[in-house]
Amino acid sequence: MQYWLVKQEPSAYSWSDFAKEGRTSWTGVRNNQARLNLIGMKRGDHVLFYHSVSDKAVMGTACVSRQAYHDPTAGDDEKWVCVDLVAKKPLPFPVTLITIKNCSALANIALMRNSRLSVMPLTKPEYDRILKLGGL
DNA sequence: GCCAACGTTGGC
DNA sequence: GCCAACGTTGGC
Repeated sequence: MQYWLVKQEPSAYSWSDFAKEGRTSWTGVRNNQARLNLIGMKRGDHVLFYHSVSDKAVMGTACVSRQAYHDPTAGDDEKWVCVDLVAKKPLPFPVTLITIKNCSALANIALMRNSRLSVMPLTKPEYDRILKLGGL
């Protein structure tokens, strides 16, 4: 079982959009490091959903329902992949970037080191810590 | 193969 | 709105 964090601008696709639909295909990733992380995702892995830009907070949890397959939005370019995600629970208290920065146990997550990466792995302790900070 | 120029992302 | 960080492109 692995743990991940995915990032999206809420103006493009928000947690509330995701929660309403219940599931989504995580398409449009066009960065190689993020692509490799998508390929590493297995069905049932735990995922956190982060709002970049305006909210800058982890909003809720999800899980992987289908592992990496060809991203249909990439046309004939076979390189790019997507996964399917199912929405789970909203965090009672969204965990802001400031909170994450102030937590020494989360100092090494990729969000801190490379703010532009849109799909990143977490360790189980990091994942658990964010859930706890979020009130789950 | 190097690197300057450019475009994009995202925090502030 | 600005700018730092990063990735990509293209001239040489």
